[in-house]
Amino acid sequence: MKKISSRFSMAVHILSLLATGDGATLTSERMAGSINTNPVVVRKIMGMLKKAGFLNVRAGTGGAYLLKNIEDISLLDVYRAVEVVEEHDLFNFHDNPNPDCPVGANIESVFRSTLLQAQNAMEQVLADVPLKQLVHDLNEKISSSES
Amino acid sequence: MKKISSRFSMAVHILSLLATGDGATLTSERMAGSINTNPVVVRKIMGMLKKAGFLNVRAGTGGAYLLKNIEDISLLDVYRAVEVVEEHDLFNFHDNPNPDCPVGANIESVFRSTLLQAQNAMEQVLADVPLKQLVHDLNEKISSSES
DNA sequence: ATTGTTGTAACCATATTGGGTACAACAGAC
DNA sequence: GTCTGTTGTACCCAATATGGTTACAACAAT
Repeated sequence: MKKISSRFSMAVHILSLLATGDGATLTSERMAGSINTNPVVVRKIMGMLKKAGFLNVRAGTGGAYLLKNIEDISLLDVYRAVEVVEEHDLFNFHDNPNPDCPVGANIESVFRSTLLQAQNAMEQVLADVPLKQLVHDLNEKISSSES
Repeated sequence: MKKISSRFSMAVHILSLLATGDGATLTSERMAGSINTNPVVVRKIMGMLKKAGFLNVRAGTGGAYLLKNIEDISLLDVYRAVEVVEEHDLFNFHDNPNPDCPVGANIESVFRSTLLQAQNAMEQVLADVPLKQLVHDLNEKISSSES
């Protein structure tokens, strides 16, 4: 099946770069180098993150910087900013089951509540992890792998 | 983004039909009528459910019947039978982040564990709902809407 | 033998994805 | 004011997955 777009992981990657970066200007070019993709892809994703109010991009001169504290951004926030998942639409439900069949007429409402629970459980895990924690773990890993 | 295939909801629909059906033979044609899709789509999905050991289909003569008790089939079982989701691959991770960049080199291992938790939380909800419960709710809804 | 059904293969239109080119708008350096 | 490097978009692309559809051989029961 199709998976959840890697835009999400790329967005987290971008934000992590900004959070761990020294002052050096991080252009879309440089970020693309770390992510291993095209600069335009980075710019597109940054556009979404900008719209969400997480960062700002210096037009013309280049470079991006965070607007919010990384403890105030959860992974769910990033997920939401970057995915075009309508609030309760992780699962596709088949269209127009036959209303003249008892099962067809009622299965959707019965099944949907379970699907919602499943989706919510997933999102709750993301909501519980602030970017700060991920960056912390990342830094730990980085220093341990440097030594 | 892409959603989880409606094959899943169709599969649940099929199994619900078998569970609630009177003895009448349920051909792919009839099921397709309830689901509102093409008989071939139903047959394809039934093929997967058959492979998973949930049901059997009478070749030639037609019709399908359950092989397992509906309390022994969880929604996760159905999900697994019908989706081609590799065990821990709900989320796509961008390929080959740059190993020469500290962030690029380490973000995957750090981020993946969270993604796994999120996916597991979702699947756990599905695992906790046996088909029997869904069919029970369905029957309740049906009789209440009949009155 | 006839009939109705299943299991597959083949094909299609559609949508989404990540990637890529091109270029105008822009801001700073000089 | 000009030059330079960057961003923001608008397009376009190939690859992939989806659900649907046609077609037909295999099959089981009458």
